[in-house]
Amino acid sequence: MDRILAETYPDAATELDFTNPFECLVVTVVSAQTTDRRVNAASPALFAAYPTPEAMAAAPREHMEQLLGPLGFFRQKTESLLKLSQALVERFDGQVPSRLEDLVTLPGVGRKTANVVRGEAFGLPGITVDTHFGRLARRFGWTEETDPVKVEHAVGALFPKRDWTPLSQHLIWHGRRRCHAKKPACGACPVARLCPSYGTGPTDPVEAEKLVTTQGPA
DNA sequence: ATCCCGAGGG
DNA sequence: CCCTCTGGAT
Repeated sequence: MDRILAETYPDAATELDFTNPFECLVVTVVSAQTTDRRVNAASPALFAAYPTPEAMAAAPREHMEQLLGPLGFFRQKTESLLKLSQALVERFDGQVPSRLEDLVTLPGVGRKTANVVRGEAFGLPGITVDTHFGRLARRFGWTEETDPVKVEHAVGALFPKRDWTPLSQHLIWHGRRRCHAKKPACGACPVARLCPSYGTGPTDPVEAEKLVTTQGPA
């Protein structure tokens, strides 16, 4: 299953732009309910003004809200980034921690964000159970759990650690491109013959192909 | 209308 | 468990 998805999506990785763990953390926090393209449009100005946790911790709230305005949830995201960078400075010597237990103590950082940072910024194994991963894990019959932590544990038991990060990337890409929540493109799915949920969406190839998105939605 | 790789609070 | 926070794209 994962092998086929890996061949289908050889470039699977986050499409968020960043150059270091701090930037990775920031863009991931800010990307909630927002397309990657919007985040990438806003992040250069953000990092030009506030390149480090020290700088961001001292940022005027007004300016941050202005920079994050187009991303949605801008007040909460501003609050998160302010508190988050303060916490990095005060508790982690200005360095982004790589341990999951540490990452989730940061304001605005939940388990999903923590695992993204581990996988994308540090190259450490992490199962990123976002909305796509959970939906696909259930459609594939790997688990029936809906609680992300339970899904994470169930899937973690099925795959070796070295597969966790790529598996997450493949599932998320597949979820964004074909295996959509509403109308999955079953007729254009590379793992259709292995999928117990085949038929959830249109199986006609022509009809299904219309539903395939080439990059992240929008 | 519905969706975007959520997190925190009640 | 539910609710809220938010704007842009399709």
